Amino acid sequence: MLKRERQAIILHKINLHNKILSTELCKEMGVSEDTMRRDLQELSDQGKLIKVHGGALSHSFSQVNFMPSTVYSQANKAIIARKAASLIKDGMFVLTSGGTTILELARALPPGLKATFICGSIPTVLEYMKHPSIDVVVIGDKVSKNSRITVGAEAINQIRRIKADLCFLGVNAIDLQHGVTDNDWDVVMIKRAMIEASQKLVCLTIAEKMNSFQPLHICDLADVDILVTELDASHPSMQPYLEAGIQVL
Amino acid sequence: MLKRERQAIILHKINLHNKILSTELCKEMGVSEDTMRRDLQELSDQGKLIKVHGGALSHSFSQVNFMPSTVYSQANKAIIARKAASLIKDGMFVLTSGGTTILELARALPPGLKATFICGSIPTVLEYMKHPSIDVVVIGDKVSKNSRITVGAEAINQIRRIKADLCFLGVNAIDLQHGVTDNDWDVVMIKRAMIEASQKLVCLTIAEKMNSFQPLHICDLADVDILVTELDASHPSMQPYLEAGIQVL
DNA sequence: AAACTCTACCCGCAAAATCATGCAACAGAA
DNA sequence: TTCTGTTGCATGATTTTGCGGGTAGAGTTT
Repeated sequence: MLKRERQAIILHKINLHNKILSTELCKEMGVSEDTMRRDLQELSDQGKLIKVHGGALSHSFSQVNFMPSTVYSQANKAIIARKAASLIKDGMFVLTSGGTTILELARALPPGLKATFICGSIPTVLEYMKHPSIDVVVIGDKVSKNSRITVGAEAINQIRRIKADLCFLGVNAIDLQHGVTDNDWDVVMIKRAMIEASQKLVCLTIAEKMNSFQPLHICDLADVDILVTELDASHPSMQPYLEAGIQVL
Repeated sequence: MLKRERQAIILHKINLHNKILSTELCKEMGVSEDTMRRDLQELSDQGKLIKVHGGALSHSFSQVNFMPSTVYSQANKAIIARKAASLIKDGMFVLTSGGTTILELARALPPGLKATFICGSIPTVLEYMKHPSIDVVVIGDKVSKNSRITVGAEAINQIRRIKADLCFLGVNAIDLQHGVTDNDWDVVMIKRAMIEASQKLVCLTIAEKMNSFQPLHICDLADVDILVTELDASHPSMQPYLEAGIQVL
């Protein structure tokens, strides 16, 4: 295995898990501990990670004081992301919205995946770009500073010209009566266009947001094909959604 | 086996596997290691792949090394950015390319500025978004992992529909004979479209890149309205450009 | 708290692989 | 022919890697 390749893999792992143990790494890559230590030392010198006794930490992990962007309920969102990532197969075209849950999805993509992701969220695009083998397509238009996604007629036009296999939406509110709802007009328009442009709709949300609703309607429950939360499909609160014909992951 | 043929095969393999070992390659193709090294070196110079000790990596793979904290010649780029920022007035529409120099420009914008920035570079858009009062428009299309800007026909179409006041290009090479040149086909097409779509062209470059050229032509020197480097207009090396009718900042 | 153990760390070394360079041979085109 | 571009080889330099020996840290036991 090439040195640079190893270091790239290390960085990918660091970005994914926020920490790594050198012992695990050298087993995994089949090199001596010295080599691994040297790799970590080099990456640390370059400021790409922070070396500690026995392994290394992600830079963002220790800078948590500077970046107040502590994602709410991140552990749950990581679970959701892993489950959702398993739906994506090689060669697929995937439309995704923005939001912290989708951002976790972008981090959880398996390294070998070869798919095309289409997205209007700038932070998410940036995360996709860290992946070694996927293609990224940006939806262009004016950026909404509120939600940090591109919004407007041009964006919707671009989405309309797409026919994707999957659409992943991070949803802010979903309930049996109102379906999927949100509170930002521009974002709702974009999400509706994305649903129209995809064959299957996958909704991602933490369980806390279930059974709540907001003023603007995105789509009915019947339009949702798959629902992904941190809970198991057997959990009682998922029962009504299963009965509504939705696949629960 | 022909040289071109070999290199085409190498590129194909790189795109397929994201990495190759030089030893494997020269066995497979029946050439000496020197020849293989030279091939890889050439492809690396063309930016088609990244050569590392023992083989080569796909550009996307090694790109995991995201956002290098060490920008080459950053101090000079900050000087350039300050000078360039003074050209932008309230209400203007500004097209910008990507690159680290433009990124510095995005950081150097005065806080009160009210203008609209149109851009296809993801890191730069992110930087623009930190500004309190400017509007940001993203040019959408497939993301080139090489340059981290959106490239392609769709992007060029979107640019064509714009008529901006200013166009800021970070240029990689400029000289008296060849004008502005670069080495990435997709990027060149985007930059040409941007120049067409703007009333004034401002080129930003560190002095080190002046009086050099690359294979692909972007525009003639006569098309450049303003040239910004870290040097003063009175510096002797700027003299030829002044004589060519370019305003030097 | 002191002693002990275990792991991880640092340092220098040497072997192997890989690289850069200059040079000569060779083939094809003008 | 003459020129240009390509290839292989020899040489010495550089990089990478694993190993041994000594040291430092962290946790545990006494």
